[in-house]
Amino acid sequence: MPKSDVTTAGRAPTADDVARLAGVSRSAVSRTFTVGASVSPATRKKVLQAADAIGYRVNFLARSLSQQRTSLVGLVVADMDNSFRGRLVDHLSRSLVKLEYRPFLLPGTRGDDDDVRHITDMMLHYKLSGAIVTSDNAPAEIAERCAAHDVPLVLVNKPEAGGKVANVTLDCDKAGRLAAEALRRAGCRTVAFASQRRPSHTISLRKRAFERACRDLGMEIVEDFKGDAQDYDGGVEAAKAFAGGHGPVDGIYCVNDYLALGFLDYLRHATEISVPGDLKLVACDDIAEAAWLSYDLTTVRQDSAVIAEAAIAALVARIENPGATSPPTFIDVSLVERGSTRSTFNPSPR
Amino acid sequence: MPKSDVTTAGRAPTADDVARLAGVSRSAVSRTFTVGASVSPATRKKVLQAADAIGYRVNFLARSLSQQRTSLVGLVVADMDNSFRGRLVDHLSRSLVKLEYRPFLLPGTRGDDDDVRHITDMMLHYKLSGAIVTSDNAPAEIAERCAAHDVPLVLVNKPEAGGKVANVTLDCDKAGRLAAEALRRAGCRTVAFASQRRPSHTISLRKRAFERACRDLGMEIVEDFKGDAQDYDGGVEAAKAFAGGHGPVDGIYCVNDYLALGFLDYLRHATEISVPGDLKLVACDDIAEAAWLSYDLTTVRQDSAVIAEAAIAALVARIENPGATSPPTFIDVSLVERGSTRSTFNPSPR
DNA sequence: GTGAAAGCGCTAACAA
DNA sequence: TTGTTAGCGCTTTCAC
Repeated sequence: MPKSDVTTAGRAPTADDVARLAGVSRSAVSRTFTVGASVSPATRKKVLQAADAIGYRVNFLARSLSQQRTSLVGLVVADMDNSFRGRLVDHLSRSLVKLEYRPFLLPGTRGDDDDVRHITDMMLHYKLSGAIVTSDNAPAEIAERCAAHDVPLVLVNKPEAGGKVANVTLDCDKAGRLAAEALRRAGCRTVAFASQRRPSHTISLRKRAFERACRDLGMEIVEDFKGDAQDYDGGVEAAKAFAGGHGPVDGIYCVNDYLALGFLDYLRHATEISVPGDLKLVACDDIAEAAWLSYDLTTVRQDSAVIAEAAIAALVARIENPGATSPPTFIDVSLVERGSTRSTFNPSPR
Repeated sequence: MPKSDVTTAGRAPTADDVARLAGVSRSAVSRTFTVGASVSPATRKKVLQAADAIGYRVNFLARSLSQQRTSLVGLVVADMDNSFRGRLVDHLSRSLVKLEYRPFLLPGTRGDDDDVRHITDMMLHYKLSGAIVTSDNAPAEIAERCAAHDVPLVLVNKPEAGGKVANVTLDCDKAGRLAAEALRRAGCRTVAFASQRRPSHTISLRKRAFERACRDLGMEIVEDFKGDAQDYDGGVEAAKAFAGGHGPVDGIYCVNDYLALGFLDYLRHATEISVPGDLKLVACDDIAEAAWLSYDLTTVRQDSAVIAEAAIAALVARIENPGATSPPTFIDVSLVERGSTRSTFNPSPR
């Protein structure tokens, strides 16, 4: 028996097909699939049955064109193999979907001008509703161009750009204070900082907050050991510099976990310096690896789920109220105390 | 001085605005921005100038609607904090962009039926050109539904689905052989396998290949130690089972690096069993952590850049030639020999 | 509540 | 090479 006299051979079924099969008008079909539109239960039922029969799905591209707005949200992201960023993108994309937004990936590649141009061009070509920048080392020009074209933008952990775009960053001050307090509690008197060589606004904020807290607690802060980048290899490099010669440092704050893990590994495998025996160490982020048995790293935790929620809230606010200038959102942090700041009786067990 | 008599107050400039400003027809504008269309240099120049003056960008949504095809490619992905997957998504998205495709994120959440339905619905709603599934534990129904709706699909490292969709998987046989050979070279005679409890086609393929290679090399394979999932915690669990009691095993093949790292850590921190002293260990993937000083893990490397290229090649082939049934692509693997299979004179140094 | 008709921004077939 | 015209699939006034 023929299922219907409406055939959609080849092409995907359209609202027209549904309308014909259901014996109603195109508008009735449209209204059935529009939340809050007024359709009689009878019409609605006919439409839904017909739609189901031929497998109709609203064409969101056409809808966007007609409504003059998309639900596409750009995710500007680089270094996705960084597990912290991976988790953040995971949360962002899932939360966006929950709000009926669609995550549109805008991979940052080299970070140069062409790249920025390409990313912002895509935002305009696809009429994105907004975008979220997830890497602190993304070029600042993105913010300017988005502001110039009225594309709502949120920067995560990249607080330098002015009030033209929204900002979501962790509470640097509290992070620095928690780190300093943890070191102080572990008995430290003379502490240091470890980060990357390339200057970054984020890093200097974190450092300054730490320094302030150290002073308040009566600790002396002596040096900034640096690696090339703020990753594992950078940590190894920073540890080399540390081992190469330093004053009587007994505590260190690493700008992030990856760097801390490299730092820890170098000390353990290439020097006699013991953590926490000779040196207490605290980092920032709390990636999964920090809790691994070999590391057991004390760290200031920033919850990527919370960050994601805040970033999306800020973005939605900007989308719904384009004029408003939003104040920066600060994400609360907490200390996760583990072995690397443990007090110890024999200073160098190994 | 007035820049032009064409105003685009509020709304984004359209081809019509450009046409009016340049004094040509809409088609001329369209052709100027269409590769391979015929426009005279003079017209082209006028159009480009006008477009530049008002900041025109082609509306890709409208173009897609008109051309009846999008350049959107879905990336079905879960567990992005897994650094191997992160790197893969990174490569995929960048390579797609290079080919003028746009990565559209389809986050897999819970993996249930609703999820599958939602993901495949989005493919249809947005008329995606195709999609790539990057997680081996994605539900198989995705493949069926895509096949039913003629959405070109490529599965990465998930070889179970039949010929309806394209497959890109690492060369399991070679991986198993390389692992077995490495263990044999390191002096092993009695070996084991470590994986997760939940059955998976991928895992049984890897295991079977390993078993075959072991037999060929005259090694006995005795057991399969299992954790809950194939991640760090699963490795810890598997190592517990291993330490809890086993025959004279002197070599083990872990289904992936994360599991191996957990396995290694548990042995090191909770037992007297030394790697590589008492037990040689080889894994699969070669994530960044495998090279870290604390692990120095021998592993079978699968290059995510190569996988990404192959997946995209397979997808493009399917997009351009929808009828054809593509044979599975096997990705070559190589052994990265590090400390966990090192021969050692004193079997239990620590 | 319902249908007719106009329009979202673009491309493409056609005629000039 | 150019401009005219007719869609692409949908939403949304506007009468009824």
